[in-house]
Amino acid sequence: MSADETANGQVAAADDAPAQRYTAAIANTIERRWQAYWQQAGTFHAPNPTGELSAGFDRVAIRPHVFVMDMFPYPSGAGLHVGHPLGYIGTDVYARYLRMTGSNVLHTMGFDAFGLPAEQYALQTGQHPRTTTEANMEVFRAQLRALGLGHDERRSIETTDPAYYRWTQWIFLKIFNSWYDTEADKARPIDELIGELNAGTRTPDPGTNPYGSAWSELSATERRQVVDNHRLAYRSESTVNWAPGLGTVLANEEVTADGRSERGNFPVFRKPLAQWMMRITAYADRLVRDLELIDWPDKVRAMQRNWIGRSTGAHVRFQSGTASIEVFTTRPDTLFGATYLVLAPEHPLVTHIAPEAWPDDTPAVWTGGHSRPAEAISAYRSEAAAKSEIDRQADARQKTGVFTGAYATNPVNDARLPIFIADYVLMAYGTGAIMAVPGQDERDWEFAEVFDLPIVRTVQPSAGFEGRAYTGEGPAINSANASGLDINGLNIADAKAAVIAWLENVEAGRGATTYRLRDWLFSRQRYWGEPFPIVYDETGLPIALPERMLPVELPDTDDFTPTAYAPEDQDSLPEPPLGRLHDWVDVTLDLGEGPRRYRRETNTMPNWAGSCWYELRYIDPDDGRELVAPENEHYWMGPTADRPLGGVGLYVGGVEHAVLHLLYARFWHKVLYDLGYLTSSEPFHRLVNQGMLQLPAYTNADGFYVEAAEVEERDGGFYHRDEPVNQEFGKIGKSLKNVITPDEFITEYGTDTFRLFEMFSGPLEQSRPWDTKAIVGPYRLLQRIWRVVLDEQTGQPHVADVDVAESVNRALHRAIVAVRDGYETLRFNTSIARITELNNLLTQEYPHGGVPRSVAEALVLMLAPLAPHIAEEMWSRLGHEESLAWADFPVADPAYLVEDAIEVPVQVNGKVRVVLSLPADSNAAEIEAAARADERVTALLDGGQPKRVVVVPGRLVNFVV
RNA sequence: GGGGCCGUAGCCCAACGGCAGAGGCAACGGCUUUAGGUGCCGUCCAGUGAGGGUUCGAAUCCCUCCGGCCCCA
Repeated sequence: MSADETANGQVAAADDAPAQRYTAAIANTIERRWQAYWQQAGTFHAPNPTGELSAGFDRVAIRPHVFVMDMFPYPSGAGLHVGHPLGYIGTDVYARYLRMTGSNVLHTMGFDAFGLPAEQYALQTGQHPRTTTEANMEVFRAQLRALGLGHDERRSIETTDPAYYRWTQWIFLKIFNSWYDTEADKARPIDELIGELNAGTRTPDPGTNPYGSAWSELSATERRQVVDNHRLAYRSESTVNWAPGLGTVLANEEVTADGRSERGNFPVFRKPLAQWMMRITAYADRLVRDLELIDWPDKVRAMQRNWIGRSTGAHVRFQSGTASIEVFTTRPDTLFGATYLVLAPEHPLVTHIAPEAWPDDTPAVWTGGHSRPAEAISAYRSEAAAKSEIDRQADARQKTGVFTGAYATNPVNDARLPIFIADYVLMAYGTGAIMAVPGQDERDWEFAEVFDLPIVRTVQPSAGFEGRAYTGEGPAINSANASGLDINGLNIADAKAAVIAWLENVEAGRGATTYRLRDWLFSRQRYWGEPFPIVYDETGLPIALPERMLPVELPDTDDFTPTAYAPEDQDSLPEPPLGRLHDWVDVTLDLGEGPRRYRRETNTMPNWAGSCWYELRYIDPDDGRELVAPENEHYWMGPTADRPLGGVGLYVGGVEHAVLHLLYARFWHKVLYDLGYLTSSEPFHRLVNQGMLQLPAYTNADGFYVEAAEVEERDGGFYHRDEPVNQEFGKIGKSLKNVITPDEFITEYGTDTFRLFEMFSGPLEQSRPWDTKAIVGPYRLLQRIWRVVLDEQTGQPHVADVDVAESVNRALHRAIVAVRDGYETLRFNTSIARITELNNLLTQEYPHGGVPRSVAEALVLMLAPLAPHIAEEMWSRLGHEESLAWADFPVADPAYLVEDAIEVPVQVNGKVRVVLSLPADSNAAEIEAAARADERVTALLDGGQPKRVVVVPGRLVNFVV
């Protein structure tokens, strides 16, 4: 390849371009050279205060320090497309800028390589997941390196590396060996619980002791069970999402709203199975509360709040014969308006409460035409089971249901309330039962109309209200009983408190806070994940392996295929692939009682596990003794005045991780904080979501997408093999056939041009259409800067060691202020614009070279974070022997920022009429006097006195007449 | 149905209550060139999605509507 190749890779007519013009060929040459230099010199190594990576810390000890991070990628088989690097380049520009302004910057990158996507890809290609994952990581590493990212590569981690997942397992053990002390409002070691139970200073938490005897009377096995029921990681027989087509169970978060798997789009069935759970609900309150103290987009905080779904209200018990039905309501103040109950069709009490025959006074419309309650219930249940949850909610306008034949008693007024089953109540939500208050709830009103049920208003609607159910604020009415409860006239909040107090007093209910958030389903029946550091003895209860046995390595096998079933086969049961490795599963270990036989846990962890804590390992990747040395964690992540809960200084990634990854990571971080391993209580202080690039995609006359790469533009239209096609812009992906990789741009224009182009089209957070034709703009900019600094014929600097003209210095220092501001606020597009502006000025002032050296060097340094290779090359040719990565970023001299004279617009009634040139330091009186003295202004005022004069010194004058 | 974000020139975007334009793309013209391409110089272009309000003054703050995108149902 020669320098005569143009940016398009076409060979230009010989020798008409200068030998040292900045072309793709030159760019590629210097980029490879500088990338090699950085790696060999360890330019981006960030020293730690202590431990393995502490060499050179004394040189940076007095510097500020900041941790800048990207969401690490799955090394998928497809490699990077142009959308991925947007965030990676953004953090790199920011990190390089901070380094040049005097900070010790931790910036690195790793790989999230366990889990379903990697495994599905391996299955598709018929290879072992380790083989495909490692090959994919090699491709990613090469692509990332080609982007010129200033990573400390010593700190890179892979979640699939036993040296890494040893600590994932270690954290699991810590979580397993902890329980949540609700009084202390933190997690504590389980040994402390056992100690307090043995000492009699504590009794088991509610719901943890199914044996009906005191702790002291329980057998050893029973005690273990009670302790296990407290743990933050626990096994539970509960209803889970079983996807036969994937052969695994899934977390709620991995199931889409229409009841299919997010990965693979297979049907998901709800089924009771024994699984590992993480008690994230214990942290629900803190996860909501601490959102206030971290610097995240409001949108993401709102999404987390909604996901956690904290709601306050009361649990209320309704007696129905011998059965007690518990409902949750957020409106206990409306209890006098409850006129019926509704249970989910699957509610376990339904068959228990239903009588043999319909009561005598049962209206015909309640029976669904069936002669006995059992028939009606059975028919309605099979009808409901045939619908997915989404169908049930979509159909909820058409209220359906059937009477169970049973009645319950309203605790506040002893009213007799019929009990229905209806599919608008979901078993998975709350207690699976509601009290229906048609006067104050739309859905209940509709149901009451269909079944001709009574409606009682218990909140006075506002004047002029003509709707049906009234959900607004107002005084309570019709709400008093003979047993001391009278809330009439109270507002909703006071009425709620009064009802809750009364219910608690008569033991018919209690105030409660509920959450939409459920405990996190943590086990998967797949091969490609972290094994659990757990074995079972003859009791079938789990035993934690001691730390010295970590890591529990994933056994190698060719037989890793999950046992998948027909996607619709809901009677199938999960069978983990590890269960087939009998030599691995059945082991003899000495856990302190001499060698005994144990059976290993055969589930693996979900792919979220490795990404829940990787920021901590970046800090201390080689520490063999600790997860992270406390001194290092405190240095990089500890709380400061700006970051009251600590955490990474900047974390950039896609908004698609707003709930799952970010919630799980916060949860683990808080557990480790509670247990004293961390000084920060939040993992990520500042979060920024990078926008999505939308690339051109093309549809033909039949509406099908055609390969974007094969489309040509001519005669003002777009053609695919002579067929006219329509252009649109859409998310990058296989389905729109518009994938473009960074590699193509790098070959054709060079990395620096590509980096500039990615950063230039708009602010980092903003999604935008991305028209690749516009890349020539940044390409020309680099050519022009190159030409300002170097002679295109010789490649040598043609700057001059001369004094700088006042006007040029003013332009330079104004540019410094604006460029810095753009870098600091992540609005790199504005920094690029100001660099361009300055360079345009220089090409005009010095058309034949001879730019003052000080100005040229400042320009190069300002460009460096965005286009580091070309900047290093120019810096080097300007005679500097050291890399500019740690050079001082230009500082604006205030002397050049003040103007002697300023332009002051004079407005009349808000419209600019005249512009005056005045001394910059004029005060308000002087400005007004100058404006009044101007004859054009006098003419506009026409002799009259203005009603008002607004003078903003340095900005404008406005006469209001 | 609920919540959030965004509408500025043909296109991408600046303007952080004070003169609507920083920068780029495209288009057009000129120079360079046998020509195309590259490179260089220059020109053109909107009153801020619509309506109302607050203000001396609104792209910016508030309300309603329209359009687009995202999240939760």
